[in-house]
Amino acid sequence: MATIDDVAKAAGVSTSTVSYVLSGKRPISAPTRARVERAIEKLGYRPHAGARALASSRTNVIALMAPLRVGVSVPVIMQFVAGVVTRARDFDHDVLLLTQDDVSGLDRVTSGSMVDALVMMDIEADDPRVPLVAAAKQPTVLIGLPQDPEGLSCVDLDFEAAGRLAVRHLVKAGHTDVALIGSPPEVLRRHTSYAERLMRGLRDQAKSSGVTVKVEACDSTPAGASEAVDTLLATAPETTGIIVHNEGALPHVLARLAERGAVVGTDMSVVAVCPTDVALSQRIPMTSIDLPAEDIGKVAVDMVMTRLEGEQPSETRLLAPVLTERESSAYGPAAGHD
Amino acid sequence: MATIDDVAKAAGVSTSTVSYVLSGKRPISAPTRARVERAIEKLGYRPHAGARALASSRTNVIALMAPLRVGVSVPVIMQFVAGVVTRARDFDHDVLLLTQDDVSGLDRVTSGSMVDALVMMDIEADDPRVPLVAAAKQPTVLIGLPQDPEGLSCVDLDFEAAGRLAVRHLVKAGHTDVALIGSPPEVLRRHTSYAERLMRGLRDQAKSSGVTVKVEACDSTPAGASEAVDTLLATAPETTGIIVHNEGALPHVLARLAERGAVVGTDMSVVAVCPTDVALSQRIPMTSIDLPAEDIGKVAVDMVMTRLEGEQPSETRLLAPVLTERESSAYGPAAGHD
DNA sequence: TTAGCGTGTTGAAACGCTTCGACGATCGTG
DNA sequence: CACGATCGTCGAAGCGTTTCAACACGCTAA
Repeated sequence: MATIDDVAKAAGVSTSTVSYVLSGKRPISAPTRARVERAIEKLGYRPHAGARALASSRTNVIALMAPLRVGVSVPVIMQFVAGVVTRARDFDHDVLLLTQDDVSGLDRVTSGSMVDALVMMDIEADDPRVPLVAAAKQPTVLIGLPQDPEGLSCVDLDFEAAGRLAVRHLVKAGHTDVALIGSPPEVLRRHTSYAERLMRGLRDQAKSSGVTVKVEACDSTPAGASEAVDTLLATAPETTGIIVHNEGALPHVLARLAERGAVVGTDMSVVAVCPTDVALSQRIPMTSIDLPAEDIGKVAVDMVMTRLEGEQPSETRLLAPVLTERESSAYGPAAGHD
Repeated sequence: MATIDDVAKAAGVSTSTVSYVLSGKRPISAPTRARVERAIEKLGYRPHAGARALASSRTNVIALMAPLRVGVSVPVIMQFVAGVVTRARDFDHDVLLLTQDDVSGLDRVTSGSMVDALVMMDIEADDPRVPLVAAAKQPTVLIGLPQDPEGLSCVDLDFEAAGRLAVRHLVKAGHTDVALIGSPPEVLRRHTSYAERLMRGLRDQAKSSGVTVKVEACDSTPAGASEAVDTLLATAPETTGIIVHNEGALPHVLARLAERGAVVGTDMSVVAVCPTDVALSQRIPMTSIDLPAEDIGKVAVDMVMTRLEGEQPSETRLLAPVLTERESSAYGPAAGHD
């Protein structure tokens, strides 16, 4: 492999000049720059990442900690990851992938100066990783909200607003008894905050709109979905509007409703909280509040990059939810069917 | 951050001694080792990854190129990735994630000495990346098979054997007219070899077993699945055994069959080729040939690590398919219903 | 007694880059 | 015309490791 010295020699300049051509940190005359660039081209020169990291204490790599296992819906994770990776490339950075459970990995990449910054997904209310990254010298952005975001930067969908929005949509359509089919019990037990935030918004809006709201946890399996539907319709048979916030269960919820003879979009309005592509790949196109996972990933990278240049105060960004009406929701019992 | 010199000073030894304690490449007496280890502990010392890479030309990072976009089924990708990342950790390596379309990324991480080795997923028959990695100095393992695997190491499920196995299973159960509902047309157009290999096995076995086999491409959408089922049953109404190799479409295929009044597991036998968890999360537990994505990822890492120590000849490993009988397949028309 | 060996440790030379301070040349300004 | 800026370039000092050659020491074998 050619080194920077080889390039310098070939171009008839000093090493530092080559470096400055590459980094643009000092002015270089056009002819010199041209000679250097030609030499780089000819030799196929690439700076050695390690040497660069050593000299500059910048690796141009960011760490992304993602839950590669069960729990959160897989397509959502992939979209986050895709967003992070592509946006990182826009900033000339690569992405080192860590698994959620590899807590020691945080220290490894952090203290070992392997990365310039961190993005962590799927933050729980009382996440053990939060104190670790707070102590690290690298800037960090969390996707999701911990209990106490003090001093940390976070980004997420505004689930509370999403909850309100979903209820308002159903209320406006004339529904007076709505329900949530939500996350699996184990997610709730972990106090993953998005579930709780959605519920808070839901209940707030239900209260102020004067409608009832029933909440069912739901395993992401056919059996779990059936059970949730059955329990719901047994204990709250007057329900005509359902919000589903559980992608894995969504198809099975719809299947179960169909089995029970409820026509979604007519007898029963269903609003999903999920990525748009998931909403569109159900048996009928779902009215949904988009979970813009890829965007969130991109915003996370933007935030982390901002913090990489110059000190920025920590901030929390909650993306406004957008509801798109499709065929799964319709006018309810109390509405004028115009 | 403490450096190796700080540690050496604190332990009263030379720098090199600390290095040898860390690497174990030279014998160190027990007392010295203990002193050094205590100093490391006390100072919270971590070697600087860049410095290490520079001096040793080893980064302890491998690159993983994954299709973060559409096409291949998302859960499968995640499982590959999880397998690669966890196994890499067993070898004390981290994983740098590249997207499939970032072809220039190959050169970047390769020539820039960012990684020790490469794993690439979702290889197409005539993949533009293959010549690039063949030229790289880092060992590479491909997940999937290119047209000409000469000199490259590959690992994949033995899809040809899987095709044969699926047909044999159906034939043994008495079916004489079987069909494949396969990958989306665009996957076939890209000549992703697994689709073609499966079909080859299918046809071979059908021929030697004397049964007919009809093949339908299928989009991974509700509409695509319905269309595939309808076309199939219109052009080959005698079909009683279906092999589905398209996870995205699988639930919709089952739904469409149900709509048409075909009872899967009784009127119609269905064998899926997909990860076990997908097979289990359908409306009924599917007889399936497992796609052991996580295992394949692990094997890929094993192979790449073997090549990292000492020159190994290139090799191709095809994992034997395993069929698990569940409730979606049953005895067909020609069988003795015992 | 001495040559030779293995063990444990050291010093110093890389590894390939960035960046600081310095310096000559060119420029505008009073 | 002299002065200080500004511009373009250079040399050299790091950055934090690994690893090689060398050496001191205590043994064993001849």
